[in-house]
Amino acid sequence: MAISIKDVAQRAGVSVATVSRVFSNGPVSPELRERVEKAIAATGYRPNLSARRLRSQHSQTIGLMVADIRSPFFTALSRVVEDEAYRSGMRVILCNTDESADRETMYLRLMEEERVTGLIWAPTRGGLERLADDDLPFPVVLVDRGGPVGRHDSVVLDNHQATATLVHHLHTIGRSRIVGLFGNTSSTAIDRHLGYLSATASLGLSSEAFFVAPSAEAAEREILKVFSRPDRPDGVIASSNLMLLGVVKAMRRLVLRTPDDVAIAGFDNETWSELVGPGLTVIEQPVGDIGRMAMTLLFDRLKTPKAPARKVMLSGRLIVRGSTAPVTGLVDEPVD
Amino acid sequence: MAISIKDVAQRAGVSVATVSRVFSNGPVSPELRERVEKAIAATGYRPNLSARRLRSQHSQTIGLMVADIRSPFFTALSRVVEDEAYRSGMRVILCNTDESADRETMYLRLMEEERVTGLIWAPTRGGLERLADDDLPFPVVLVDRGGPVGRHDSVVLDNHQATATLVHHLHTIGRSRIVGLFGNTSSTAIDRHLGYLSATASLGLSSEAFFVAPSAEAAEREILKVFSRPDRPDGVIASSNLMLLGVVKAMRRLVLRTPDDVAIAGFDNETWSELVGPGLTVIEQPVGDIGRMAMTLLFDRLKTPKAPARKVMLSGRLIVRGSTAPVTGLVDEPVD
DNA sequence: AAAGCCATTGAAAAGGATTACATGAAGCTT
DNA sequence: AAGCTTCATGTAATCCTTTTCAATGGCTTT
Repeated sequence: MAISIKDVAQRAGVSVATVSRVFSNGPVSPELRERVEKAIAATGYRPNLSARRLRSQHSQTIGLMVADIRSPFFTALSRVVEDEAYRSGMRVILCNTDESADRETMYLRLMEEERVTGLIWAPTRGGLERLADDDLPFPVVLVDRGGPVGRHDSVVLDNHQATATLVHHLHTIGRSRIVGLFGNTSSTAIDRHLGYLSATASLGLSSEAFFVAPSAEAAEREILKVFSRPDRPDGVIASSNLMLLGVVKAMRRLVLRTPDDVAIAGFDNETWSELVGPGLTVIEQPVGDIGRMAMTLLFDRLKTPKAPARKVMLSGRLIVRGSTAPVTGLVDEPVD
Repeated sequence: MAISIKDVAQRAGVSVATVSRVFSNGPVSPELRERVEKAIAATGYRPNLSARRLRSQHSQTIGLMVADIRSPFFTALSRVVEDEAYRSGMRVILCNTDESADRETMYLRLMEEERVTGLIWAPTRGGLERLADDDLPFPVVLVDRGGPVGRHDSVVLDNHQATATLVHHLHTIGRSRIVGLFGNTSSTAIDRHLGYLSATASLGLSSEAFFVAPSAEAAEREILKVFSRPDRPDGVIASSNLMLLGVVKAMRRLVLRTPDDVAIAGFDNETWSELVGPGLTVIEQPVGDIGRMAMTLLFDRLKTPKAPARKVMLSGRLIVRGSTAPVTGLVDEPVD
């Protein structure tokens, strides 16, 4: 049987309460404290966190539910959240929903059983709807996918603005037939679609949007289909990192040149973004800030459960690279 | 106060023991079982996992310690491990050590406090050494970084073989001055270095190895330095994904063409590997198999604690892409 | 019909910590 | 010097389950 607080107490010649107080920095005389610490070292005692959680009614655990940890944005997010959590002595339970509402339900139940202190969640659209009705016994902070300001705090990119920025940028370099490719599972895609629509409209450009599963393969297939038609687009905006890669692949298959034939741009900056093709133009999300803000919102919420819900929008940063470089030599340059 | 098993028992008119038995599929008459299930549904009762763990002395939790979840190999590994764990009703605690021995120590202590069932660990070299002495109260399976067959099970790529494959491949396309770039924290790098040495030696090639921090930046700096000398190499092997990206960046900075001037190759296949430059030649690790095998070893170990340690080596797959294409037109083609 | 057996069920202990409350000693006030 | 406060410490209750053990009642067996 493992060493318990009792063994330490016995060895140090004190009560278990005193040992406990040593751990929680309670009032203990220096002399006893030292004896206890010696006993801890000698026995190699480790407090049992399950027992501590049970008694103190504090799980010191937060849940993190995302679609897939392998998606670069979520990878980075999880790292930030874990760092912040450990810094405050908390644990993280990570769940991959694979965009499935069933798995979301299953994991929500798990969160309840773990008695998590709070949940940071990038919900599917279905999950978001359910959240409006169901009452969860812990605070929830939505990330990446927010919806309108509801009962829950959220922190998201200003997707509308960011997508509009991309459209304007493509317009600036002379593109007029810009199509948009969006995921079909998240609310993020909806926001980006709206930004795309309003920007193309305000510029008097035609618009055409496609919704597919948020994967490189689906994106590639869709783009191949779109480009098999006459009257090809001269610009593509993809609403996620993986989809952008699918677009690049499709361009290769079609032997189209970037940016000469088609300019492409998308979301999320990665180490390799500058190395793919001529470099990918992307909106960089402040993922560090997003993660830290989510934790801040969560901790604030724990302090003031009744405060009104907050929705924090952070702006992305446009990083221009070769995939949207102005085409030179082929067309007449404007003279200023 | 949350609903406990007592409330359910009271509502169903049974004892708490019976409710507990319903959850564990113990012997309960169909009639009572139904009454209990109704009460559970009515109250929205969720078992308290801390209490369950405390009493049953089963944490149903495994630890996963890696250098950084953002490193693509570890991202993929964590996903596999989590999937496997959840399928067996277990939880995963993820820790990022950032290659720091201090953090490893800290997290090992955490693992003990959590009373983890087992640990899957990609240790630093320092951690590996300590592991040889210290006794941990739970089984450990080493992944990615194994060392010699010691007291612990491990599952690793056949790094020696894999690196030799890369050297032979570069030799096949006519490269003779191949340098190797290796990380300076992991045992993996050592194994790869050895494979590199023995392959170059057996081919009668010169060899030159560099050890740097396992990041894109460090790799880029080192390569810039190496290539500032006269008598440039015509081939580079990088021992990780991130370092390979650093090499590509360096080539861009130096305006060297790949593969014409320098052929480059490395480890780990990602979605974007084929899209960087002319496509990156890499050794693909069977990360799914590695993760599943680690779980299998762990579960086996729990069943038979005394069985001798096993070291499983899996072989990588060479994926040839443009970064090591034979150069045509510049040199005379051999005639067959 | 008595004895033995099996399947259900409940009462109570146990798991390892935290914490409310009681206690006792020391220091302070007046 | 009596009484009051303060501080360190110990005792015991408590958190919520699982699990052991005993009890019950219905059957079968002889």
